[in-house]
Amino acid sequence: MNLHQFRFVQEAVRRNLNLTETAKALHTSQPGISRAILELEEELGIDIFARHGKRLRRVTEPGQLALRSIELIMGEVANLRRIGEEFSKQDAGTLSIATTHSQARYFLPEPVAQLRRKLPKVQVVLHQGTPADVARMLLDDTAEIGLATESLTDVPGLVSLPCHAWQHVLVVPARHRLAQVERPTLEQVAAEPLVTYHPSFSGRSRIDAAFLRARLKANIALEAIDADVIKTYVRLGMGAGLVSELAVRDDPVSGGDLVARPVGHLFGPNTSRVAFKRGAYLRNFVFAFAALLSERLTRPVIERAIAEREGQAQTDSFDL
Amino acid sequence: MNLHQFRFVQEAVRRNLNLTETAKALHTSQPGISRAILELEEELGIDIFARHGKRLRRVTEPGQLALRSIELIMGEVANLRRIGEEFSKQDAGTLSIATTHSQARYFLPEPVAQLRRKLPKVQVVLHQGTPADVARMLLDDTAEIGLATESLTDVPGLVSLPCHAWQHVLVVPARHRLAQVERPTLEQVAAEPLVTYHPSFSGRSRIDAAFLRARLKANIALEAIDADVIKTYVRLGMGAGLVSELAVRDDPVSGGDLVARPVGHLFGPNTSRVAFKRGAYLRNFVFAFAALLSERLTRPVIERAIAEREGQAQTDSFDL
DNA sequence: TATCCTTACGGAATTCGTAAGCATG
DNA sequence: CATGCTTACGAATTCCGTAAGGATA
Repeated sequence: MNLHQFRFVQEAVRRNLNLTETAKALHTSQPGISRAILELEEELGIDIFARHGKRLRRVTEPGQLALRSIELIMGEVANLRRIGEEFSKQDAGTLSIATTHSQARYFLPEPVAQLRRKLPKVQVVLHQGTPADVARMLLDDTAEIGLATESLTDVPGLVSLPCHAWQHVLVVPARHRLAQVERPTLEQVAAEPLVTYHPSFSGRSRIDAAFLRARLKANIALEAIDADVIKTYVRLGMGAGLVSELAVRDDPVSGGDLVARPVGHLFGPNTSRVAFKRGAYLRNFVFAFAALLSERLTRPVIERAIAEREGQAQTDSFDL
Repeated sequence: MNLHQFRFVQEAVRRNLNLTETAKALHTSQPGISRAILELEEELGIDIFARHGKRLRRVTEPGQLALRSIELIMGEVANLRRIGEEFSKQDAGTLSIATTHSQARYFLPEPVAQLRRKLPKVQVVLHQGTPADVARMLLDDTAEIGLATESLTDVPGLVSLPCHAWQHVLVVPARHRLAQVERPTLEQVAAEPLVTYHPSFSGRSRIDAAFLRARLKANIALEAIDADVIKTYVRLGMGAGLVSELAVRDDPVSGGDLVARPVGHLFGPNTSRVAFKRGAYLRNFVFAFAALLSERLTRPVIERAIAEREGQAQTDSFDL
């Protein structure tokens, strides 16, 4: 029994039981993977994978259980590595952040810059993706802190904590008829062709929910994953944009051609959340970074959340 | 990084940082241990052990943290092995029980026999020792279920559940003056030279506490770890014996030479507890055995207890 | 037939034990 | 000087990649 075998099994499951792919992903030979897994199964006395002839079909029942243990072990090995880093390089190392475009582009620049100023030896790597990608990257230890608006809650194996609140803004060209309206109604917005986020991003679900509640049908002209793209199409006159207020913070008018109107009263407040893998060991600078994201994210708050078992308890005890 | 290194570090700590002993215990060469640990420290970039010249002195601060991870990993590896056993040999395997003499001699024979009748392919191994030994054997995966009267509560890393209640009995020769007394008082008992358990065994602490409370000084003539020895000396006239009622269940008189009197009213009720390692994976037959120890020890009760985090919650929700 | 897992085999790297070296108490 | 950790070295083993075999879809 050894750690290689564990890694192979784990990766094989992630790659949908395709050992050829697994071998490529781990930069080794396919027979090596095959042999290692076979040997592990031999030693444990169980089939982890059910085979159909020479193909892997599915994970067996004992395999499921074994996998849980393997995941726990490999997670702890990752912790061990981080413990090593933490103590060997004092306040140095690599901070891997998994996040969405919106956060990376509009929210993270400042805290990241602050972190670099405070701890210059920390290297920051941003991994962009969908909220689902963010969750996955946390779970497989690609990243050690995640940030997104939606759906990080309720991912088993993760803990999430509220980070900051924001609302949507309506963005229209300066000469647009809604540019004069201080506080647009949902009907007025519904009347326009809309340019906004993809369904899995940045509070899009809130938008859909609001229209549904009011029994209005939104006319979505275009969906994009980032506000820069959305603003570009709004400038072209494709419709009214709905983006996060963060995306217009610095250039609400950007040359005077666009006008932004807060519409939190229509779609409600949104909350960005930071997430960690449950049971993870976090290095000093991770706590330092979290504190820069929100003053509420103090070390004890995070430690308590991470140490909790599945059911999250008083995690959200503070509101934003 | 590999599992051997983890095992070596763990064992080295258990053997008080003596690598020579560690090597012997693990049936390998001492330089092998030394090298493996050095390599692990090298890879992690930390010193796990603080050295004084060429001797290991103590565990460093990062070493403490690393050790926690290592313990978790090795515990889960043990679980993995058990998962293998569980599924490969249906209802077969080895059940290792850690317990004290009293339990092994007077309480366990019946449930063990029942288990063997029910699941003949399960092999039972009894590991006897002090309650502290029992705790240790559970923690280092020598045994997977523990049974003792005292001190299994409050061992970090273990969960314990009440198993059965019992009281002490006073044992005297048939011609002894107390043989006629149906319900002896504490004063009467204190007047006799006493033969009873060693301080760490079978409710001895309750005995001491009762005398202390009554400001009586007990005259302990002899201490032993098991009731058989105690009864032997009582027969020789060395004094009155105080043993568990279990020890006189079958032969209260054993040839008519000894008389037993319940003295629960003097020393209070005692509770034997079963214990498991927190987070352990238990095979089917372990649950089956637990159910034979007490009908209250059902699978869901045990599973809930084992899954709990440190602070035990409703563990003791039932009384005996 | 294309994909994909297992088996076979051989060279290379690793492992591990014995022996020697050296520091502590 | 006795104990105990580290370094040196060499034999044996294990590891791992390429090539071939066989099964599925």
